[in-house]
Amino acid sequence: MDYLARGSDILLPGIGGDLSLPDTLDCGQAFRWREADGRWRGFAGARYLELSAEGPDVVLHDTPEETFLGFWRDYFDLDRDYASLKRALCRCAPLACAVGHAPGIRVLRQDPWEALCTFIVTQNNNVPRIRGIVERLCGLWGEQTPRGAAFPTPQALADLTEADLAPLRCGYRAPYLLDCARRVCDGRLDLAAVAALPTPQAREALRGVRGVGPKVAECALLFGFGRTECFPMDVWMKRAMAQHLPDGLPEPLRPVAGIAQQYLFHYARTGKDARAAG
DNA sequence: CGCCAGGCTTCTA
DNA sequence: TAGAAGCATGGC
Repeated sequence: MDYLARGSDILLPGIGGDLSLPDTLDCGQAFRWREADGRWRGFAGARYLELSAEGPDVVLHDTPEETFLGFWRDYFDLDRDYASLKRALCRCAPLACAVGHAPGIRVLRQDPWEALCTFIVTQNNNVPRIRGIVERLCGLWGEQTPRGAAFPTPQALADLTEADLAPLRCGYRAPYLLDCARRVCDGRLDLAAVAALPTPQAREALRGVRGVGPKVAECALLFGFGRTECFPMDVWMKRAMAQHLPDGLPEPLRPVAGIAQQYLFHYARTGKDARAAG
């Protein structure tokens, strides 16, 4: 990983081709990033960050080197060789289309608790509304800072009631979020322990939470636990797979299936033949 | 307005 | 064990 400190900023020289801010921060894997005047602002957990692109470089503004190395480096998975990874994906023609559509996507390594809650909210829901719900969740129960609200802790949600969650307007998912928070708080779901489990057992553990089925568990594992072999299949992915990869992914790509999935998901939702198909 | 959305739980046969 | 109904809410 190549970086340099420039004043109070961190510069990632020449990374643009493998880290596009709109591709990565607005492709439906994280819901708390917003762009205004060329600058992306958002939270990961309780950490605030502003980023911008300068030609082929990406700048992390006002970021101590220690914070960069200790947190954002992992969040953006900067030690993964995306150039090489994408070359492997593109040997499969249908994937080459998806990668070509948004080659700057990276799969973020998000916080397990935040990812689990967020993807509980996503079930049978649409991306614009998910954004609103997640934002209200933070505004109502996250720690408030001058820059915005952090993602709520499990403790902040565990003692609430369904009635308390009414202003969140998340519908029938409210009891799911409460069950999740309560399980994490009282130790029935130990996320640190889950992180150490082999994927099949981790999957089973997450599915103990009400409202966490195969799809949500797969998303939590991919986006929150860095399990790149996990492959969430939502309605968009089912369409994309039927159309482009009816025989499934080539076997050698299975360890990074989840990353391939994110290119395909974004392509299915925003690609050219996406709206033509209706 | 009607269909659908990064699905899941529950009911039914 | 498989298949369908019911579910809150709102984007389009």
